[in-house]
Order: sequence, then structure tokens, then C-alpha cells
Amino acid sequence: MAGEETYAMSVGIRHDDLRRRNRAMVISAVRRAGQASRTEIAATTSLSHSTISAISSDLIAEGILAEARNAEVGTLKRGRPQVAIGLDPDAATVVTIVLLFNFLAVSVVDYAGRTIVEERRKLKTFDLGEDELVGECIALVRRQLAKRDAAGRRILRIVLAIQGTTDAAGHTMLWSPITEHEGIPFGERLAQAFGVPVTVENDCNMIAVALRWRDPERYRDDFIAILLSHGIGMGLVLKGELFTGTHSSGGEFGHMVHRPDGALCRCGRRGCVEAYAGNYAIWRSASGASEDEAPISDIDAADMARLAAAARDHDGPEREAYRKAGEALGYGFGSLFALIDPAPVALVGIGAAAFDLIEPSLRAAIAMTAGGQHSKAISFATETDEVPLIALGCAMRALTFIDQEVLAGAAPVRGRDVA
Amino acid sequence: MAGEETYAMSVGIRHDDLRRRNRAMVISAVRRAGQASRTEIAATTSLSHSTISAISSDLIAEGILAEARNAEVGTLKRGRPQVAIGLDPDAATVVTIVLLFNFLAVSVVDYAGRTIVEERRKLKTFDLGEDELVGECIALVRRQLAKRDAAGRRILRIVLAIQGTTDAAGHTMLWSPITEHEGIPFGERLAQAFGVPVTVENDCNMIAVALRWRDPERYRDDFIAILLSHGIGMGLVLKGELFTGTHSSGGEFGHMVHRPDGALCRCGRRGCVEAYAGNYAIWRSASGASEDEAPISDIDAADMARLAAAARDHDGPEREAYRKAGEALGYGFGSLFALIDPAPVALVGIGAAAFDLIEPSLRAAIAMTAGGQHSKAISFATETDEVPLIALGCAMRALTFIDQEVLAGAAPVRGRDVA
DNA sequence: AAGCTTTTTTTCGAGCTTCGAAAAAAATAT
DNA sequence: ATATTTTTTTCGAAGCTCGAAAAAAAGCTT
Repeated sequence: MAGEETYAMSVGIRHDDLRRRNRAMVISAVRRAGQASRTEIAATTSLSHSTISAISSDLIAEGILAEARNAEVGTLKRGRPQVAIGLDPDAATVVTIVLLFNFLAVSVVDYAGRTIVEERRKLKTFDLGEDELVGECIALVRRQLAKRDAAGRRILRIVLAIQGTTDAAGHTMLWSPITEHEGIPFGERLAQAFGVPVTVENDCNMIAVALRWRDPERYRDDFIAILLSHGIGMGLVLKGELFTGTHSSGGEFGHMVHRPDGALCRCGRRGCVEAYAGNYAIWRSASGASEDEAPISDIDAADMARLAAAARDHDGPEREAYRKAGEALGYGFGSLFALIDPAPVALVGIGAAAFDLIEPSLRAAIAMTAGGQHSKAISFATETDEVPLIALGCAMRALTFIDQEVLAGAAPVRGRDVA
Repeated sequence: MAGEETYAMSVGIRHDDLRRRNRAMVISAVRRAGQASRTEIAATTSLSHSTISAISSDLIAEGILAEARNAEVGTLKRGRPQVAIGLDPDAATVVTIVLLFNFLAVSVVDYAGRTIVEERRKLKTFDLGEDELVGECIALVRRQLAKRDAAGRRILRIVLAIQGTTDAAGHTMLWSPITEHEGIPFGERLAQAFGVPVTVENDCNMIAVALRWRDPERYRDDFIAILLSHGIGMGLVLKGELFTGTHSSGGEFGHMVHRPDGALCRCGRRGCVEAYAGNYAIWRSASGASEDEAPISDIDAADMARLAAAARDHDGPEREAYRKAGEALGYGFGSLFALIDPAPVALVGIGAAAFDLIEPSLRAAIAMTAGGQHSKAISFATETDEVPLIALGCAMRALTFIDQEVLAGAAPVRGRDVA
């Protein structure tokens, strides 16, 4: 509610914005490249060398960028060697929190994106009250900040990723499968505790952000990240930007309708894709239970692995369950591709370990749809562990926020104020 | 192919771009407002009065804007009266072409958006070859330009709207239900004939553009335009921008999957929303034919009206056909809303005239889905005639293109070169 | 009717910013 | 040791926006 910026339809560019934007461009170019010389930055931003020289020397003086000391090996070329500029690791520090079903992880990350300290632990999320859930997050963050390596670092931003939906502003968790409570204002509570801005993000969106940073060759302008675990989530990047819903965190791929009035879904409705392809749905189907049976709350990864092994070993209800899951996903992709055109897909999470079992029916289903015209050309990649991706996505989200802010408050600092 | 701009990841803002952008802002503000004083422009663009004064006097000198001569009535206020600035109608001229099944319309529109001449006619599109189809378009445009009111006007751009899919660049029709030919390069052919840039757009996208201009109160940042006619199309505006697919014109709502392996669709596949809610589907269902029966090619508007009347009059297969159509649309909206959150909907075209018949089952279906949680709050508006909307959308698309170009070629013209 | 007040628009100088050209710096090649 | 090549910095020019002040154009007051 408060602090919501008024949406101006067409704001002119003021003269002082210009420098701010170009500083942002330089920072962003360096972050993408990791290391870049002034000449390279000039090339990617298409600004003149003089401008880059001016901006980068400002940024170095302010302690945001730093010239790399390591003399950078084989420059066999003639001429003055390029000096590599990188992000100054000490320019800022951010914290990431990953909150999943029965799981909590916290990392402290420096401005260059390196993890300083981190910790993961089990947490019975569904048994906790709202205050306890928030309290556990705060406690684990505090414990990281107390560690020796993190001591003395001033945190500039916290990003929390959670399963489920969040509001578009990124302040509040609206609904999540990890708890029975709704509308938990994680943003506000954490901001109060640590006195820094906090963003609450959807876990799958952070996976998408992470993939884009980790593998920009493959995941560039348009791609889809699907999390296959107990439920099914999606993160979508279209035209180089994370796609979110208009009001909430968006992209509920798992709750597109596969069969009207079909199998009972965890969300209480019927026929959702998730009600056929979520872990609980595969388990239910494989165990011969009715599609009307209420979903069970959690399934061990080892149990799912045994189920997949059985399906690989012999024909039977297990194999049929995976077939149905593939079919539901395939029709879901068909409808999705009807709307946005086909794009590379990353299947992430424990369910991706059984992709061999679902791929045939998935491709068969997708080929039956208008959106899947070129189903053979659609590329699927799999990755079993989602947690590192979510954490990386949070870190990059936090750091790019900083990039956009640091530049704004750009008082010409003469002499770094390192006390 | 040619002339495609290289997509730069992060281009810095050059100093000379600044004026160009701000000029664009001013033009855009005036176009939206219709008439605006310098003070009002300064307020909406948040640029200073001095800047607006400089830019607007340039634009007036260049013949792009013009001060309104009509002294604008009841200014009861004290102080120097504001002088209204508007678009100079003679600054440019554009042509719109609307090409639908058995229908062709051409308009010539001035820079202020007023239609100068126009003509509509029947055209047996499906019987024509590729060259004939293009030729008919060219001929009808030529005839408009020969008319007295249009004489002497130099055309700056042509926008053609067509049913079906186009490539993302807007040069080529990829597929359309109005002809059996595929990949017709309307853009290239028309550009050759008239020597001006041509854009090929999807009809429903132009409806969306038009709604945004005609009723910005209701259709602002997020809304959905659905064309209900022989087939079903969609135009989608998200976060204030027209949403198109990544490769093609996007948004094939009609070909999302309603029932896997269900009714036969015009596209050759099965179970698409259109296979239940398109005119041909309703007709097929009402006449008791099997869902496997091939769709007929066209149905008269009067026949559809009689069908609707029968459905209103008594229970029977006609009413059931509309019920099924509503159900398919409802589940389609449910899946769509799962992805993008609910938004206002405009139902356009002859099918919208029967909205009373489809609304109950539509709302019932949508309420069964996760995306339709607040189904009562979702607002539907209907409009029977799509042609004026498509033409308006084309005109605005053409004119806003001009707005962005005119500013670019901004040689300080001293004294208008009216020969 | 003449002067006063109010509001809009224009003018003018100051302060930034970017750019191109030239100079300086820092290496290798001869 | 000198020449060449490439990168980086420096410096003046040009252009843009902004704020303040002036000018313009009305209504209001006496």
C-alpha cells in the first residue's frame, strides 16, 4: 500500500537522469562480463571512450568498481594493455533466504556475487505459526551475520524466495503450500528486523533469473523454467524480462486446466496440470488410489526415486502414472506455447530426475496441440537440485537492485570513507 | 530480413538521443490528450516549462504540431489563457487496410487521426490466388488515393491487419483462415507498390490497440480482447504493452487445449477452445453433428442470429451448443488467468451478440479454475462490430510509428518548405 | 478606464553531459 | 634505443535541461 510509486504514463528524461542511467549501464556491463576493460565497456554500451573513462573513474573512486590487480595472463598483443575492471566485492553485501517446504537456507553474498557464509537446515514449516516462521528466518540470518567472515559487513538488501504466490510489489507472501497461513508480510517483518529493504519473490522466478545468469547462451531472451516437485511451478522469461502476473507473482502453470472436472488438485480444484504431474499426483496414481483422493502432504525424495526405479523396471501402474504426468505436462505446454510461442524449457527439481519416464508421452501430447507444431525442435534440459539455483537467483536479484540504487545516490565521493 | 536492427543488450543513452526522446514524449502527450497546453504537457511529461516551450515551438515550426485557432470556450480563470496545441492534421497521412474473410476495407487517415476517405467491400478471399489477393489490396488503396479529398497527400506508412498469424517483424502473413496460401509477404509487396514502410498486424492485436485509445479508462494497463467470430482470436495488453509471441503475432487463445482429444478444430487438431466456441463449432453442435465432423467454411451472420434466437426461445440443442461454448471459453479464461492474473475482457464480434447465452456456463466454468478465483469480479464488455475497431487500431499503430520517426529526422527547419 | 493581480509562456544564463580530437601512457616490434 | 600500436586520459566544443526572471495576456478593482 504505502510507498507505491505513482505510475506515470510518459515521463520525459531529465538531464541529470542521463548520467544516472549511463552509470547503471556501465555497472550492468561489468556485472555481466565479470571483468571488462574500458574499451570493452565502451563497445557494449556504445558510449564514447571519454564518457566511459569519466564514469568508470568515478565508480572506482566511489568504491563500486575496482581495477583488477592480477595482471591478466597472455596479452600477446602490442600496445598498451587493457586493464580489467571488476566489481568491488566490498561495495555491498546482500542476504538471500530460501524458504521451501520443510527447508530453510540463508546466504550472505558480497557485491561480486561470491557467497561469504551460508547455512541450510530442515524446518517443519507446516507446523509453525506465522510468527515462528518469520522468527526462524530472522534467527538464521542473525546467525550468519554473527559468523566471523560476515562480521562488520553492512547488509544493503534481503531477498527471500518462497513457494507460492507473492504480491506484485514483492512485500507479502499471498499463499504458499508450505504453511496454512496466508498473507504473511515477510517483507515488512524482515525489513523491521534488519532495517533494510526486503523483497519477497516466487521460487520459480528466481530459478529463471539464475538460469539467465548461469547460462546466458541457452537462456537468454525467451525461456521457461518449470519446477517439478511436490507441486509444479513456473518461471518465465519473455523478451529478456521476467514475466510476472499483473497482480501477483504470476505464472501458475501448474494450475492451468488439463482436464475439466478431472483429478483433485492440492489447490482444491479439479483437473489442474499439477493434479496429474505433481509428486503427490504421480504417487496417488501409481498406488492405484482414486483421482478423488485428497493429496498427501509430502513425499520423501528417496520414495520418489524408488517409484521411478519401479517404473523403469517393469510395466505397471508406476509407469502409467509417469505417462499420465507427461501427458498433462505436454498438453499444458501446448496451451502455453499457443500463447507465447515455443521456447527452451528447463525442468528443475526432483521430478526432472524422471524425465526419461515422462518424455515420450509429453512429446506425444505436445505434438497433438497447435502450440507444439514443432515439438521435436523444443529443447528440454533437466536439473535435479533446485536450491542452488533459487539462492543464486535471489542473490542476483538483490545485487542488480543494488546496482540500480547505488548509482542513484551518487555523491562525488572524494577519498573513500573507509574508517 | 533486411533492415532488422541488431538487438543490443544495454545501449547507453547518447546526448543527442535526449532531445529526440523528449520530443517523442511531447508528441505522445499531445496525441493522447488531443489538445493540450504547454503547461499541461509540462505536467504530464514532468519536464520543465522552458524545455516544453523550446520543444513545442520547434515542433510547431516543423509543422508537426499546431496551435488551435478556436479560442476554446469558457476560460473563466484569471491570467493569461492557455493556448491549446494539437496535432497538425497535414503533418502526415497514413493508410489502413483491413483484410478479413470475404472482406476488404481501406481508409486514408490524417495525422490527427481523422479518416479522410474510406471504402469497404466484399471479396471472395478464399477463391483468390496470392497475387490476386495482394493485387486487390493495392487496387483499393489506389482508388482511395485517387479520390479528391485524398489527392496530393503523401502517404508515410501503411498498416494492414489480417486474421491469423504474422511474423514478429510484421512483414509477412504466416497463416490465415482467409486463404489457403501461406507465407504471403504483404509487407514487401505493398512496400514495393507504394514506396513506404508497411506493417502487417494481427486483427485482434489491432482491436486491443483500438480499445486502449478509445476507452483508456477501462482498457489501460491490462486487458484482454477476444474476437468471437468464425474462429476465435485474442489481443492482449499487459503492463500497458501489446503482448505478442516471441516469434509470431502471438496469443492463440482459440487454440489452447480445452479437452484433450476432443472436438475437431479448424486447425486440424482436437479439443481447442475454438472447436467448441467458434461459430462453426456452435453451429455443428446445434445441428446435432458429430464433433468429428469437418468444420464448414463460413456461416452468415443472419444464420448465427437465428441460431441464437432459437436458443433464447426454447431449451434444445441450440441452447446446449451455446452452453458448451461458454464452458470452453470459461476454462480457457481459467487457464489464461492462471498465467497472467484476471483482467477486464472485451468480447468483440458477432459471437458477442450471444453473450447472454454463454455467460452462465462461462462464469460457472471459470469459477471451477484456480485462475478464476474471483470470477464475479471479472468484467466482460461486448461489442458486435469488429471492423471499425480494427481500422482504428491500424490507424493508431501507423500514427504512433510516425510519431516515433518524425521526431528522429529533426533538422531545425527554418520556414516551412511548403512548395 | 487605468492600474493591479494572476497565470501562462518565453528568454537567458548556468551547469551538466557527451563527444571528438589530441595527448599521454604503456606495452611490443624492429 | 627508437618506432609502432593500442588503450586511456585530457580538454575544449556543442547541446540539452533547468531555474529565475521577464514578458505577455488575460481578468479583477477601484
